[in-house]
Amino acid sequence: MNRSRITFTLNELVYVLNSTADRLLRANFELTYSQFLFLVTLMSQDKPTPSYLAECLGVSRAAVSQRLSWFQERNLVRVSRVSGNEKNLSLELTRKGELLATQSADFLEKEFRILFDGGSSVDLEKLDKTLTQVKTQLIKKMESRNAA
Amino acid sequence: MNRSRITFTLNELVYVLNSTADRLLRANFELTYSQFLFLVTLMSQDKPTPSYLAECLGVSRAAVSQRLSWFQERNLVRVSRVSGNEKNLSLELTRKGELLATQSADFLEKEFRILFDGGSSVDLEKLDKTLTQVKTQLIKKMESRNAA
DNA sequence: ACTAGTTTGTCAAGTAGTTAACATTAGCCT
DNA sequence: AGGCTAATGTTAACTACTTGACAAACTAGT
Repeated sequence: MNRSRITFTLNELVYVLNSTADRLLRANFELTYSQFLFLVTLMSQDKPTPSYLAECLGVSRAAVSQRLSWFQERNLVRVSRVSGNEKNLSLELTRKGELLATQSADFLEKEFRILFDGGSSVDLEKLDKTLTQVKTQLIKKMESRNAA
Repeated sequence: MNRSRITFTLNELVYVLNSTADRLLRANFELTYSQFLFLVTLMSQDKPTPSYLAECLGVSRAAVSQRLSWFQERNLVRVSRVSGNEKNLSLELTRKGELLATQSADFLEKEFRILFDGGSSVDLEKLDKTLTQVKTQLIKKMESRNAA
């Protein structure tokens, strides 16, 4: 019972958070949450390629490949080849894409601060640490089980 | 930054949990995690209808309608009409479906206990309470904002 | 009793992901 | 240099959802 309860609670909480973000982004930036993640993930990378972006987003290379044209058409992402490297595509945000990513991230940050902070009796900093701890612990356990 | 970190952490943790469950269920019961959820959710209900099941699973009625035949073909779920009620379908697990749901749930419970418990320095009971608190607080906040 | 509105289940069309297979390119190694 | 191996990006076919429209069946109000 213990296990089920906490995994269900986690799923429910994530659902609330993500769908709230999605609603806010659609209403204010005509962007879905997953499009938002695509942009901010791209922005946070140094010399991004589709393959690495896929890994960071936790999706397949095929998924990134299929979505790229959407961002190109809207002039949010520029796809190019670096001379001397015929294998990798090079991705970068356009100025417009960068602006959209920055503004929407700031907006979302602000909105969530309002939702989270007011009269919050929960230490979010600490909660984050605890969750990270649980995650790494799980992963370590799984590895040691698989090795055996 | 605060907001982003914790929502990302939550998403990552949920991903680890759900994909672990999926892997275990596929390997041992030839069941995906979402098929598992379908069965256990159905089992936990009193007089289930497709519409109510959809609500509990957090998906559309259409999604449930489309998936039902899969469970019927494998003799896991029985779909019928209760006389005097032409509107609602009545769902119930077959004996085979009930067995599968029970056994896979027990199995998953046991596996997760191993992953969670050993040397865990985290009080999961308390963590669950905290998460629930955050969730309800968020929902309440959102309602009061929308009302204004 | 009837009409107006609501709920239910299903279908069609669209979306966003998956895996598998493929050609191409890059790196290695001997 | 040549040849194996691995990685990249794209495509095709599939899956599991979505929304919107719909007919059929219930529920109320008067």
